[in-house]
Amino acid sequence: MTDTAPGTATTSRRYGTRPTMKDVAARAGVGLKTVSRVVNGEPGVTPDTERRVKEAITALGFRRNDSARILRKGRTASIGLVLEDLADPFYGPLSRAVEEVARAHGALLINGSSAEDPEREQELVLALCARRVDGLVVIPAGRDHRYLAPEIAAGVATVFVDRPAGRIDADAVLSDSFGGARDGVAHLIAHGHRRIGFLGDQPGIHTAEERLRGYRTAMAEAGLPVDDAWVSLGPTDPERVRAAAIEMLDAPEPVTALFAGNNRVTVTVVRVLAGRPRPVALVGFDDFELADLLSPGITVIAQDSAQLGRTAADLLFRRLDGAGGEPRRVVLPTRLIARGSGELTPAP
Amino acid sequence: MTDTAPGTATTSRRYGTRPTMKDVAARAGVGLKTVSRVVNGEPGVTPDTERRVKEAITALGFRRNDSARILRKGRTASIGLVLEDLADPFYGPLSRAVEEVARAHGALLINGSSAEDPEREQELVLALCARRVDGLVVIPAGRDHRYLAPEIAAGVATVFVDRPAGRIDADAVLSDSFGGARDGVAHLIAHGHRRIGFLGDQPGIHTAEERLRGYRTAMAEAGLPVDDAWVSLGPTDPERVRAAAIEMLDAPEPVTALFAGNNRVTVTVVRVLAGRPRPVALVGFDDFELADLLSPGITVIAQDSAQLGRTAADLLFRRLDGAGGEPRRVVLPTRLIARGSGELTPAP
DNA sequence: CCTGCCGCTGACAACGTTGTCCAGGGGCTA
DNA sequence: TAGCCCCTGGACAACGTTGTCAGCGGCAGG
Repeated sequence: MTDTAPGTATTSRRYGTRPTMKDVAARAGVGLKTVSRVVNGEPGVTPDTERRVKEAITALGFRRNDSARILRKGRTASIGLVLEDLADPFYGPLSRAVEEVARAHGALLINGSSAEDPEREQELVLALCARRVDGLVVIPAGRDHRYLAPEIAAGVATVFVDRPAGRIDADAVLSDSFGGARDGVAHLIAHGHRRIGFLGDQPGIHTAEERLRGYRTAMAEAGLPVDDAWVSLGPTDPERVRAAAIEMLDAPEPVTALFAGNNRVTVTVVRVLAGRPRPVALVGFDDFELADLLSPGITVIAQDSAQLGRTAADLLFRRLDGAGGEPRRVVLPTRLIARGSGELTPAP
Repeated sequence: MTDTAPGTATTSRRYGTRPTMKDVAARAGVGLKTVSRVVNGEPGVTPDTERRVKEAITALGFRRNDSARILRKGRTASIGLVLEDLADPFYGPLSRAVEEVARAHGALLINGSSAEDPEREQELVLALCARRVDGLVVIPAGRDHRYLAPEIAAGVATVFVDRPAGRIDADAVLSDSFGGARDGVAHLIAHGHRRIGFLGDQPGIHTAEERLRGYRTAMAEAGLPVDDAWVSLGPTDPERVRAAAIEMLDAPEPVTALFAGNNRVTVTVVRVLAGRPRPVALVGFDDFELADLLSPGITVIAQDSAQLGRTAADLLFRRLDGAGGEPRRVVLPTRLIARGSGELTPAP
């Protein structure tokens, strides 16, 4: 309490009056630029002078002010990462991969969550642009990214991940949602299922729509009809998903298998099924930890989220290094991992 | 390819030649400061002038350069978060909580992973200080944070989370590792176990030592001896943990229960136990998703990592708002969640 | 009608760094 | 010994923004 008595009578800023290069120069008895040279390891400084400067730096506790440096140099050596939810395990490996690549290029990572709110996404992205990040990796929440066009034109390299940009043409790195879902549903069909439910994310989200398309395609390819009651799209909060699943399972002609559109849905469905006597087959999009230890193990369509992040960041830095050309769309394959839950056969 | 022909003959910077307030002022036919006023919503501008300025802003695609703003104002409105691994599910809710608080205070989050490497931690922290973040939330990897003393003295508010700072006195927000471990081990003892193994993180890590101390205390309170072979500390990679667990379980006098020192250890132990015929009791530190759906459900000592992050960030911003006083140490309680694996009784 | 005040606007300096350019001195060569 | 060159060091401007301050014009009151 005592050490923060407000209004000390000095005219100095009450806080953060840090030493500058000027102070270091004065103390070392050299010119400003000489300090700059030492700090940046530039050549052309006598060992003796260098020593004096370094002593002054330690004595004063000097630390270069990167804001000034950035202002002068134009590049911030930082990239922005906008994702949906920092706490979603799907984004953990992705973030880390982006960070690794950024680190390898000497860049820091500024990130934030959009919470699936397009407005918040835009707000965040523009704040990052105001910070003059060199580039952006965005997992889009909104469907219209025209607001980014001037930024991209001004040189902010931008790569979209997991979902493509809306209404602008931009680099994107995606998983093969369509193919993955088709494979998963085909897998269920191959094990004898004819009535298969699809529980997905909100319509309007690209991955949700692609996965639904994969489901419909697999069903059509097998010549199976799709009852409207078997498809449920919407928010992935447990309550809604639980209700939707139960409705399909308790219908007069119940589904015998479920396809879950993403990891959160899968987990909720697992909880629902755990409470029911009759086994129901399940395939989920996205792998998750411990999926193999449940009984039965959960069969999933795995996407490599770290690879997604790495690919996106690599592409970003290639752009920053001057790689030109048309916006690219990279689609990474998915992989079906059979663990038991997808191999259950329908009750006779 | 064609649009990046190098060396265009103009003298302009090849990239990022963004319009400035000066450009906007020229286009709108007003002074520089007037533009600044409009951009920052300051009063004292005629509606008509404001309209002209806003038109010029949209026409030119102007976006304020926050680097210059930061340089001028001294505050960056950003905080740094240094954690061990962005991909560890334990840190997801923590990061998100920190981000939420930061957002509520209008600050951005810059973060990075130390990968448990003290050198990398220091490098990252100092880079953040060079960026002049207003504050730092650090999950320390190293044991000596004296390098931070000048920064803290210079006004960088710093809060340590999960583990305290080493060799400096600083704010810290911790979970009750000692009490949690003692409770967990006592729980096993209460269910009849006498030979209990402890699988922990590296010695030197504060939480690892506190949890071990909790284990020893619980054993001592029950008057039980502790065989050296029952305690294994070290890196938490699955191979080492697996080997250590198997050694304890296959000893001539095998342990009948295990206490796992953190979530990664717990998961590895679950995998080990899944392959063995005889049931072994298990209590793990940290809760994790699906712990309840395994059979048996995994009994855990839960710590609220979101609360940890929220508390730390709140404390940080209180410091930034001028709250003084001695460095504080906040310890949050843990909670034992019984799910079955801790309630198994030893084979007769 | 004159004076004084207020509301709006703009000129200017400063934030801390880096790039450019020039000066001075010492060593080497002719 | 003189001249030249290179090596080291420093003065200065510029990056884009904001805070300070002063000027200008209009309006109200005396």
